[in-house]
Amino acid sequence: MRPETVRRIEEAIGQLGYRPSLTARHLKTGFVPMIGLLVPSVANPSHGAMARAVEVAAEERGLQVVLGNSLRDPQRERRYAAEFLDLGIRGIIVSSSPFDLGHFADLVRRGLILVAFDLGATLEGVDLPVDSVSVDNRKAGYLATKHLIDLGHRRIGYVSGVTATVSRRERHRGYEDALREAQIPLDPSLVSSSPAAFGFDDTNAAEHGRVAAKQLLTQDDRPSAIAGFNDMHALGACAAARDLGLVVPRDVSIVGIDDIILGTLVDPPLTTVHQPMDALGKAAVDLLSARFAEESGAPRHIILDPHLVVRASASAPGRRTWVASS
Amino acid sequence: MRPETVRRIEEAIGQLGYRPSLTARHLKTGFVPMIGLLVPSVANPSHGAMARAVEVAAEERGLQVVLGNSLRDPQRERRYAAEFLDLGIRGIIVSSSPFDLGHFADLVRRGLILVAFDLGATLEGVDLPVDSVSVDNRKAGYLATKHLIDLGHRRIGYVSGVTATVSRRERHRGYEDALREAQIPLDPSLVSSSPAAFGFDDTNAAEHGRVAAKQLLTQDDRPSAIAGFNDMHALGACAAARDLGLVVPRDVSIVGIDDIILGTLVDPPLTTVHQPMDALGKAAVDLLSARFAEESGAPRHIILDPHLVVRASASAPGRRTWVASS
DNA sequence: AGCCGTTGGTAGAACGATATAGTAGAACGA
DNA sequence: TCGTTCTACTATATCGTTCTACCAACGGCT
Repeated sequence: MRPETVRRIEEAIGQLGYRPSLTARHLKTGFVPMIGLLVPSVANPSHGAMARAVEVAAEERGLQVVLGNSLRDPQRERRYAAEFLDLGIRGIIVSSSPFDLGHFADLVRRGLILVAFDLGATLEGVDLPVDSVSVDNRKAGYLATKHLIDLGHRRIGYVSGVTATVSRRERHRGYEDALREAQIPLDPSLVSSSPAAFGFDDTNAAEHGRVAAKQLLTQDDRPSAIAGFNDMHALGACAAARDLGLVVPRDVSIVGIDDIILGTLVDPPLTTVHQPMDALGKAAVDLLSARFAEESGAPRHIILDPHLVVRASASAPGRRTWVASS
Repeated sequence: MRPETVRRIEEAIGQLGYRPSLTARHLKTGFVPMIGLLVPSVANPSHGAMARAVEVAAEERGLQVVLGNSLRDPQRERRYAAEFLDLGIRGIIVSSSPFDLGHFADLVRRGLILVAFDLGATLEGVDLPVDSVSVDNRKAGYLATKHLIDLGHRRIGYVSGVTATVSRRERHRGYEDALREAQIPLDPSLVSSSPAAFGFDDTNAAEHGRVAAKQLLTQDDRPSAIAGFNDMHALGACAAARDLGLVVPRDVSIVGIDDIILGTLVDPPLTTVHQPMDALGKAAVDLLSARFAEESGAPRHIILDPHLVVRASASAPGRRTWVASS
């Protein structure tokens, strides 16, 4: 068009206050500029940070983010995904990290595009064509544990929630890798997860860590250090230590994984393994966008590197001077 | 219809895998089962909790929640609201609590329904027809401060961020009310907010509190207690105390407002004023739904009561034994 | 004069639902 | 038998776009 014509049109748009109806546009084109985001619970700070990262990346691409709290319940997850699909939302990011993505199978067949957040490469075997984005969870678990070993710890506990997630398994494997490498025998009594009765709602992840850590710290030969499945669990472990009159890191060293903002605020500041959340969020949205542009292609898995962030919750083990009461 | 016919129809639905296109439905009916949620940043745990509460309430009503992080920037806020409106989303919940809602004016005229979260009754004067939901912020500030006074404190500081929000003003007024009631003179040097250069991104609220509290705690006649604008600020204040070698609550008592989960995890557990977040979220969604049903009616303002939650971050003032270094 | 490309403008079908109207047959009571 | 109501079904317009096709006007070219 001639520049002059463009100007005239824009003038008319301005005068009439015309705004195109996206709804009508969607009906015609089939494309909706929204993506779904399924997290266990945004009330959990680490998922909040994740939601924020995804939103930043989505905004850059002109996509709105529709939020769903799955509470790690496959039924809820499926229902949300189905509703998203009904709304015309074709791409969703799922961060609940379950082993089995089967509950999405028929939706994927109906055109749903899935990007798993935090699922790692372990999806390879599954026959669902699902892209994924993740930090190298095994390495994260390894780095956390290795740090404790390097500080001189030998009895190192591991706390997590109950939920059977890929990331949990991978991080735990990293923990075992590090112990094996240092030729420290694996001791099942040092690995504790919160009781199943606790439920799977991630809103209370820290409470899970607290309960699990308490169990570890009250046994006879208690560990001198604890690696947490994530920062919330580690923070819970710190709370458990306090509950028992133990001082961190003097009596117990604790490391987390994720590097949430909170870790810098608590006392002592939490030593942790950094997860590049912004980059992960961006990668997830990028994968989705790529699928919007062209459907086909083998599943892609983006795995980013974690790195250790040393703060003050872990130090060399002190001499055992007394045993925690209760 | 006859039951038999219903069955036949449902069978056909099942066989064909028919799902009604909500997009098409919207085009015809004009109604979209989604609401917008604008928070400063979900990465901030208190907004995360709020988003979760809203989502729970929305889910009950079959509404999806579309998320926007405003970063307290009116421009961003407006842009999000406009985009929501283009998507057909008519109702949004805004929780940035600015004094001036003017940037939404034309959108409201175009049909946008606004519910202000955390704005209190102070909206009454404004000519925008906006419902609101809020805890009684003045009372919250009062309760926090009153608790410190009851414990015996006389020099009580107040820390907050820079942003000029209604809730900030109200809580600060509550702080002043309590002091006046106890006939303690107001001392401006005891009120500190983070420097404006810090930006308004609530993601770092705790850091704001830390900076502001540090300023308070390093002055000559430092306060024996600090009330935080919210829990994140209070947590930041705790961190500042630690930075200076002060022990909470022995050397400084600290109370927050909000009652976020985190408050129970830190050491010492945070004494705070509870904000009934679930009820607030539900009230906000209820107001929106009511407007969907019938447009008209004077603005309604729902104000819920806060209450004190005593934990361990505040105690009677000890004797001043030493002065913080640096 | 006839042909071409550029530009502006018009017209109609389609997307998938809702809304309204209308038809036809069955069932019912008077 | 007639009129009424219930039920099942059909038909058409509409929401506000996008897409495709087509037409008209204009200048420059052969």
